[in-house]
Amino acid sequence: MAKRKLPKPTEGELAILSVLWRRGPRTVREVYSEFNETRETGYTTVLKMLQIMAEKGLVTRDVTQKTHVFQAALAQSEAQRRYLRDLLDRVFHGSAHRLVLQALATKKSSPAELAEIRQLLDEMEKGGQ
Amino acid sequence: MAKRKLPKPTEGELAILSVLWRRGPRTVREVYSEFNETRETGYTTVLKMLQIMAEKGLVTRDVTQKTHVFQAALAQSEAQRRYLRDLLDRVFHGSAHRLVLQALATKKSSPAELAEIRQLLDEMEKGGQ
DNA sequence: TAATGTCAACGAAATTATTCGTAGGCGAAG
DNA sequence: CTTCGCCTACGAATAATTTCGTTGACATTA
Repeated sequence: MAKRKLPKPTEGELAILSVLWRRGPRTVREVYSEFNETRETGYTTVLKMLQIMAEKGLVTRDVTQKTHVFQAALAQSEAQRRYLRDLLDRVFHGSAHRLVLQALATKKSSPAELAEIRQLLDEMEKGGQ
Repeated sequence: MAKRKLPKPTEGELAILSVLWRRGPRTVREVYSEFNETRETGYTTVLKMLQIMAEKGLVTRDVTQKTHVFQAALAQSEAQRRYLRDLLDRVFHGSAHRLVLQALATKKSSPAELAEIRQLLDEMEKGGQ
């Protein structure tokens, strides 16, 4: 049973996935509460989105209880890979370097994080050609 | 005359902006040719999009000639800032550090670019705080 | 048992985005 | 002048996405 490629989530779907990534498996109501703090949406709207996402395979649902529990099927890391690639191509014209600079400027990182990045740079300069 | 905030471009609009950013001011036909290499779209579709984008203020048009010339009104750098912010919040859960690692892994940078990044790191560690 | 509350399903409406057919203007070529 | 080609404008069709009203199931409680 090969895992077929999941479709690209729409904006709304991504917002829901974001909740599931942050919080882990959640019921519709739980997602709704979280979601609602940002957007103004009804309960059934969220439910419907989750239903559609389940059809698409973006989430899985546990139906053993009366109250279903949804879980992200698209891994956050996979989404990160895809969206980054996308952003790179579409907005940064392929310049990873520019993107990195922008990212670093956007949000201060901790010294530890900076160190980790520096280390990755070292590895890339050494091994990477 | 304050410059009001430009709306977020749709996917299609972004694709068109991308052409204008890369190539500079262009006529409809020119945008169309470029655009068409990737997507399958008709000439009038591109024209219509440019018209809508002009209404929204995403592009400006020079009408002095019969053949109008369009130009991006949303600067690429501004778009980069916004979309990066967006990606950070929505997919990377605010972790710039993680995003940077992913970006570096996605596409090899030249030694010069790596050096530039390294320099920025230095500045951030020194002055930052 | 009846009233109340929560839930999933479903279908349709509303909204937003994309696509393109058609028409009229204008200039160059014949 | 007529035809042809390229241009913009416009309006409407189509498609994709988001929203939610309503219904019936089930359980809890009065």
